Amino acid sequence: MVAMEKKNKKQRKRWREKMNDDDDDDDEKVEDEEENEGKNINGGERQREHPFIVTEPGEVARGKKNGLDYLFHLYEQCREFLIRVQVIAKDRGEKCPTKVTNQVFRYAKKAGASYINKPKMRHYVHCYALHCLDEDVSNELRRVFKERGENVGAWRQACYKPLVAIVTRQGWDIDAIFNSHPRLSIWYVPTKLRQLSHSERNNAAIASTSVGINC
Amino acid sequence: MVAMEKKNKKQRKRWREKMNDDDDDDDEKVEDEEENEGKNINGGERQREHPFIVTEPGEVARGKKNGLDYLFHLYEQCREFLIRVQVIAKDRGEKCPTKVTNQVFRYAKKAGASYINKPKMRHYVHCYALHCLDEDVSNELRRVFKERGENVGAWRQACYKPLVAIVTRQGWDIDAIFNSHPRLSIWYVPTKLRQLSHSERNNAAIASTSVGINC
DNA sequence: GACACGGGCGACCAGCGGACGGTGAGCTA
DNA sequence: TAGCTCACCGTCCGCTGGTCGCCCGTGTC
Repeated sequence: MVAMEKKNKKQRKRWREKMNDDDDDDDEKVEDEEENEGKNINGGERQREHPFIVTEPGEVARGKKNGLDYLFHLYEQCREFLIRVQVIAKDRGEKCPTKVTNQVFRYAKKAGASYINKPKMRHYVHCYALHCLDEDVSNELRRVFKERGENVGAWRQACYKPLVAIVTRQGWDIDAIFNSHPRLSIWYVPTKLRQLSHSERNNAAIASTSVGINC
Repeated sequence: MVAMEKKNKKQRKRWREKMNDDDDDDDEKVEDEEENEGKNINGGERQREHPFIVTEPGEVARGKKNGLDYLFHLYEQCREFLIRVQVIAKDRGEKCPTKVTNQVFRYAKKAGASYINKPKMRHYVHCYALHCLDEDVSNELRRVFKERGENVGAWRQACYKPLVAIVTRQGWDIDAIFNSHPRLSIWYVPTKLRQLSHSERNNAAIASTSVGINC
């Protein structure tokens, strides 16, 4: 219990430093720089990260929670890990990944970023996509959902709608939208987002057909 | 034995028709259009294709052999199958392959092109690459190896050298070379070619270092 | 007909992208 | 402190990309 407290204080400290420090990655081997008590020295199993809560832009989560700026920062960190993996691969003349693959997650973990893992990152990709594609809309959604006291799951679900609206406006080609954005292009398009975009296209097609018939 | 004869006559006929017919793909369900004798009606197992021999450009292989123009044509057919798979995927709102994947090979087989298979196509990718990137050099190599009476294996091996020379001239980035060529970009870079390109880069680096020291 | 050569492609493998839901952290009363 | 909510991430799964070498078609004598 006490060990846990310390671990997570360290975690948030790292995050705040990052915000001030202008974002350069120096977090390999930073483990166990403070106290080494309890089951923290890899004696027990890894502690899970604090859950996310809906925060407004710029707001730091209080208590045993993490905020959404921190969530999005994780995506930027993954991008940096990918770039490093790419440099190594090119240097060795090996296949060079263009996406955040298992290999990148493995590299991140070895580099000490044990708080990054595949299921988590994949879970929130579409939320990050909205943040990338229309930060204003994303920010507004966060404010509204925070005010309403909604939980993270509800906010996550709600991210789909404005995203599909964007996709619709641009011709329903979600892959093209991801690929043409420099920070988004390294992430696989989530299946559900692809499906929603596609059924929205079908809806539009049917609607326009009906209009055609009616006129 | 007799069944085999007929089957392969049909095979070559298809290929010749293709050359005249200006290349449009109408070969789904062309199976069993002539005789239906023997074990050919899917009674037995699939017959393997005739082996390739080294032929000069334009030369049709004689006897129970296939020529290299036919080999390269197989790559064009795969490209057409990929394009069809892409159209279907886009239409259904599914992930859209950019490369010739297992899915494309499966589609080709279902469409009746049972003579296309993954190990074969992967085996000769670098030969096709040379054909795409410098047809003159490729043609000359074929003529020389035919004249010398070399077998296909020897010709295949020999394709690496001029290819690595091209890669070297363009900065050792084999992925960039493949990706920037419209017909080559759909093929995965063969591991061996990547390794050869990389060690050639290292050789060049060492050489230039030595020169630096000596001067 | 028998034999040797050589290459076509069936079948395998490590690891991939993708998904789910049981723990167990965390909050409230 | 007990109870109960909910989301983190260990772990699984259908396949993928990549490869090897067996089997047998083929030419020769």
